[in-house]
Amino acid sequence: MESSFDPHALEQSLYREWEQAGYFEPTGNGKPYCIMIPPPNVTGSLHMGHAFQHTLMDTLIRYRRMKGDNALWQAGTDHAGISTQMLVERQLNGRGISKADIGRDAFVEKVWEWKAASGGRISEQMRRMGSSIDWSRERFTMDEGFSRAVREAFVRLYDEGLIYRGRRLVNWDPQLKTAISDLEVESNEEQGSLWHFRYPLADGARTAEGRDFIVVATTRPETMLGDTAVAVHPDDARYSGLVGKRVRLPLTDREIPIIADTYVDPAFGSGCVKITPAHDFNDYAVGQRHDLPMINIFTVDAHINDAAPAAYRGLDRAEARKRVVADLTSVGLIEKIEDHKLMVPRGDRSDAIIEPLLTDQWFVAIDALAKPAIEAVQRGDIEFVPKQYENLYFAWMRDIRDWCISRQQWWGHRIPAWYDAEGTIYVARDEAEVRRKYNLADNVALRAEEDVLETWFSSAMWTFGTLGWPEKTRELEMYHPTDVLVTGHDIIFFWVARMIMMTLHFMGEVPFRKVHITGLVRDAEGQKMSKTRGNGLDPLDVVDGISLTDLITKRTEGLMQPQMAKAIEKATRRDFPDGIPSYGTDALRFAYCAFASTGRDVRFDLKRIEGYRNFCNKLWNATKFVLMNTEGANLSGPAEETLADRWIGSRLRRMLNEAERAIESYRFDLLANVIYDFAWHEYCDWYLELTKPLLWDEGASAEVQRGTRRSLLKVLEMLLRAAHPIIPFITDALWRRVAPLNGIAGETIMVAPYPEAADLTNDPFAEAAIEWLKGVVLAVRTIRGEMNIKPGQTLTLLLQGGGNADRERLTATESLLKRMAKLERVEWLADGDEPPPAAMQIVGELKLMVPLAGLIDVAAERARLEKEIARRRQELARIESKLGNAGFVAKAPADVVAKERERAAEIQNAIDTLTTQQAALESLA
RNA sequence: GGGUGUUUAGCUCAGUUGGUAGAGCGGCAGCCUUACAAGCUGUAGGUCGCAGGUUCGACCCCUGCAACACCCACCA
Repeated sequence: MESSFDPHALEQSLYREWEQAGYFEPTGNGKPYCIMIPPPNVTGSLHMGHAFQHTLMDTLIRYRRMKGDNALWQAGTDHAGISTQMLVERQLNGRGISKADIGRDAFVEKVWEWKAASGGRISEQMRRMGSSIDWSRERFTMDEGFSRAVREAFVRLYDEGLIYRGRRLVNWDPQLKTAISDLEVESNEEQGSLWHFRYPLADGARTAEGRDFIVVATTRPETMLGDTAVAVHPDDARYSGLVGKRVRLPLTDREIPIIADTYVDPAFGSGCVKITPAHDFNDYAVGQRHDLPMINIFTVDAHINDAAPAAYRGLDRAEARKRVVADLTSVGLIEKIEDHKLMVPRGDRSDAIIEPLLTDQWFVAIDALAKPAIEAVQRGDIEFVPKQYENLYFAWMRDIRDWCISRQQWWGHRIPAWYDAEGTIYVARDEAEVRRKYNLADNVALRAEEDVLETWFSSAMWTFGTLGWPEKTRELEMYHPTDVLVTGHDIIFFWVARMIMMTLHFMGEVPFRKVHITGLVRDAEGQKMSKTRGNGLDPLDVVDGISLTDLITKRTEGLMQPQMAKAIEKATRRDFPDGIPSYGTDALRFAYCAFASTGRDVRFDLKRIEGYRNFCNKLWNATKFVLMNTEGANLSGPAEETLADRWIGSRLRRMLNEAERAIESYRFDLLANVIYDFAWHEYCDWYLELTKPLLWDEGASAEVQRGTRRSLLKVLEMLLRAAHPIIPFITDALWRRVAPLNGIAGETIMVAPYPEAADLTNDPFAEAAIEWLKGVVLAVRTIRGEMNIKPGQTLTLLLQGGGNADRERLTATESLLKRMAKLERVEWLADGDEPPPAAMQIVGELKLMVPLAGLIDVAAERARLEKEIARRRQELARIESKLGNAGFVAKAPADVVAKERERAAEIQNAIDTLTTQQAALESLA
């Protein structure tokens, strides 16, 4: 066996083997268990967040599979309408082709071509992470089967009156020229101005102060061209005389009314608000209340249209703003201009400023869907882990508004609607069905709807649409509802909530029983990883390693803001001066699990990956040790179990119980910790060391040696199985060597059963005895360490005091103890015996002494004792003050009080002993 | 303007019904001890954000405050 493990040598071949053997497919036996991967965008590549979540899902799936469940882990990709269209469009543009040139059908064909060529990348990356996905069931949201389900859902909702088409003010992206939903708008504070305009009063009206104009303030000067009223608060005495009067709207030849509406805050600005119902959501509501005309002044790409005065037509909104301000200035109608911070809405894909625009769109009437979705979580049919995310969900669901599902795009599920010459809407699965359903003659000309559905409409159907719905398939019956959804909190609204609504509506059951919300993966400084910041890490670069030069190139190429490249390069050189070494998939996966503590984001720290890589190496070497000591040995025949064997079995039993509790409660961090701690600090640090004396002792009985060898193998084999869900590669590679020696047959650990605590014996005696042994060994090591005694130097250990238990334990462990602490002699002094000058440690009631005999520096030992005494005095003082508190003695439970008294006595005893010892040393010096 | 989360060792984080504060990394000292220097041994380091309260007893429960992070929201 190689002296350290090389992940690359084993990972890819193992994965291929697993996949080819069909181990990822459900066995067909056992209780169904199902996880659906949140489908990543087909345009995407695997990022930290995916790798993190997939690791957790894979851990769950592998665990369930080993537990004997009929486990299905299904994956696929999302057609990601806007992103994909943008990507392919950019590629075409790069070749001098515009999508308008080639037309819709040819463009869509190009997207499919792109998908065939490049869409499988992320799936390959998922394989590298070891994800045991049933690839035979991989789905794409534009697949024919899934598309049929999407059309079916749309038609049913329409027929039930839950989808409608209407002219509404929607968030419009003028760059992409499509509507987007509320959620796709990101508002951020930006610096702007507040312009104060004078609007002249018509018909000789005057304000209370006698002025012939009123002042309105706006952050959007250009929209004044579409104003259809000025509003004041009904109780605002300053303007009460003006309500019902009119103003002459500057730059236009229109007069608009002054209206009263409680929407106006009299304390803000002048207390007068210009109302532009076609370009502002609040103004839209005001306009509806007052039956105002709505003048849309923008084209779909946010240029001024023909509804505005001729002078402004054709200008884009920024130019129009300048022109309006300039023109108002020249006629003296600017009161003032102030700096003003405002929230600017931008499209999450295009980053363009979003324009509220009146357009015809398709909507889902959401209330009827939202109510059962809220109730399902309230009832506990779906549980969020951590629980607090339920509040976030409820808050959003309670204020939810009708969902705009149409997009003016080419790539996506085409809305199954048709129009006749009069514009009447017909909805059905296809045109032939439309004619049947609505009794339309063949000669009635029908025009198909151009719009597509927003991507989240289809992904909301992911759990049931991929299992065959609307057919009642066997898979749907077996695996739905799925067991758990693992995802980030960033898509609770986009996806989780909508899945719950759609699934309840169409299936009458929840899509999943649990939602495990993970934190977001951030960089080591806690910053969000992003392309623009250039602080992202590719999980596969952590797996395979990457040179500094390649990492810089990767981070700086194709930047939206190329001027950032220098700063990114500098930071990269600072953070990764030597690039990133290769850590292997298992180390990364183990780290992800260890990072996954509840409800908090993850700071991705390479030092921790390194730690877990070292852990993998530790496992490797432990296995090497076990194999060296068992391969070729005669393992069959009568065997005897030692105390150490019993101890490690009992400890393993405890570990398995804790591991099970951890994974069942989605505490992957605790799972990783108990495995790490057991493997390293119990199995390697102590058990392997405890076996050495026996294995190397020529005089040890064959039965004892055989028992030890079997125990070494048995515990290691079970440990590997316990760890397999987290670190699948190394555990399988090692298991294949270890299992046969255990008499266990099998191709791979993947299909071996998960180890059961119940198969091991709880052994309190062995645990206590070995704990005692550890205490004594540690005490001797402390003396060695602090007295600077050479590690190789053998010592004499004198014992004094203690009880029957101590004597019993010494008898049980003496030979082990001698070997572990490098003792040539252990001698028990009678209570009255005067010990020679010695360094002392106290373990419980027991005095441990290493005679000085020229080895030990008396002054150093005195100083050490002083420290020991001081520490104990401090603790004693605390306990005594507690015991001196009448309230404590009277009110605390009797066992707590008794325990404190016991401890006080023990500490006092230790102090006495140490003080006596110190005095003895004093006299020596 | 509402809401949520976080605040524990130099750093990153655990701390499961209130009863002796833990780990990893890093630091320091010593070790090539026949699995492992990606290692071994020892060791230092914390008034648990601040101020109150409840309690015999608070990292833990309650109130207030502060800082940081995130989410939602129509203030022109």
